[in-house]
Amino acid sequence: MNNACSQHAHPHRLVQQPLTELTDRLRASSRKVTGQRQAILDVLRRHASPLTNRQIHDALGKADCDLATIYRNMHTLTEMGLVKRFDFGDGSARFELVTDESNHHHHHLVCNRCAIIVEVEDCFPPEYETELARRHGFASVSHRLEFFGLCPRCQKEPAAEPPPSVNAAAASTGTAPVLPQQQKRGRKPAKVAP
Amino acid sequence: MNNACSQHAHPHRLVQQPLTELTDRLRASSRKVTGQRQAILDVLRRHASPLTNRQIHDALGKADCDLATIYRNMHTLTEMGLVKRFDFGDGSARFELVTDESNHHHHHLVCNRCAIIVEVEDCFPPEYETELARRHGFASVSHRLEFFGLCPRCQKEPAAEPPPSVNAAAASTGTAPVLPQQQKRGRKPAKVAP
DNA sequence: GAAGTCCTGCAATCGGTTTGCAGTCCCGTC
DNA sequence: GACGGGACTGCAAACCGATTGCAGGACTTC
Repeated sequence: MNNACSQHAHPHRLVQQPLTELTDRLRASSRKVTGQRQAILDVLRRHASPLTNRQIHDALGKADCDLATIYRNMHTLTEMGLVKRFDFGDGSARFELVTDESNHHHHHLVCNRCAIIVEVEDCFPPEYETELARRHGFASVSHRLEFFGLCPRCQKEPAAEPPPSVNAAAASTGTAPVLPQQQKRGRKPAKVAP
Repeated sequence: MNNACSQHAHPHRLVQQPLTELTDRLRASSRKVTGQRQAILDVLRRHASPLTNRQIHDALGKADCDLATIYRNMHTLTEMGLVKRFDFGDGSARFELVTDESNHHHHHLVCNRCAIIVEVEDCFPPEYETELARRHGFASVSHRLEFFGLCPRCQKEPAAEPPPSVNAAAASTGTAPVLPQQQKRGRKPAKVAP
């Protein structure tokens, strides 16, 4: 989904937080500043929209860092609050660097075809959530909200072969669209008789 | 996650659509009304809040229907519009029967600990989505919105050992909470030396 | 520079989901 | 009521994202 998307101009604002500040925050938590961690943070710093673990892995050049290490680090960084986790319902978690500018509450508008991601500032008023919590007796209420649609570029293109997509399809919580599934899974071609 | 939740009174309204109507809709689409399909629809009809494939499988008594068949059927039923798919971000899809009453736009409020699910009627005004689409040039914009929090019962219980949970945690899209992960995965206990 | 701790790479493994294949069942037709 | 074709099912093998035990390696602190 990254390739199709990389053609577009990036609507997300660029995140340019000094790497040293990030590593300082690591050290302050008695975490070690390893090469892999710096590389991961650097990738996130250069990409303003959320990336999957695999995308980070690819961006690193595959040889530089084991996928398991990325998974572990994203977990750690999320816990530390350096990174924010998002879920577009396609089965892969996505991560975005938390910076001074990006630390505010925001959501995403995702193209169902090319998976381009636009950051969305607006949200319903917080009183609504408070009222919801009160009405049902719930505490610590938060929400997940993402928008899905067809971006301007994809609207112009023929609806033929569907390009790699974020496949918000699989998600379809609330009123999300239900689109075809991603890559093939399951068994290999055939079973050879003895 | 189901057991912990089953103790609670069910806040979802009961869905009591005649099974014949559902099977008629199947036949109308030149689909066959198999025993398995009827059983699945019956389970969904008796449970008003969204169920995972595994929960449906368990509710059927395991012997009655293969898990793969349930997956296939949920796909078919979703495509046919008999069933609606939801995603609470814990890695399992959930399905709810689409009935005359439940066909309206709605969302869910999910307890992060016991996974009880409360149906939420309200949503932001549709003009907001239209305006969002216009502003970014997107078409066919829809959204996924789910709320997470701590239900009244769980607020009273000691915060000790976390019971089986929907783990909305793993989700944390937008501003959702980031909680501990679910069951253990990965390698088995140990590797025996030769 | 040494020691302790944290981290990484590797590979196994898990849960959720999909699918090829062959046998079975449903349903329209005669 | 029997028949036949197509839809469906069960089984088992994968696939995918994600997690983790283990042993060796890299950071930090002293």
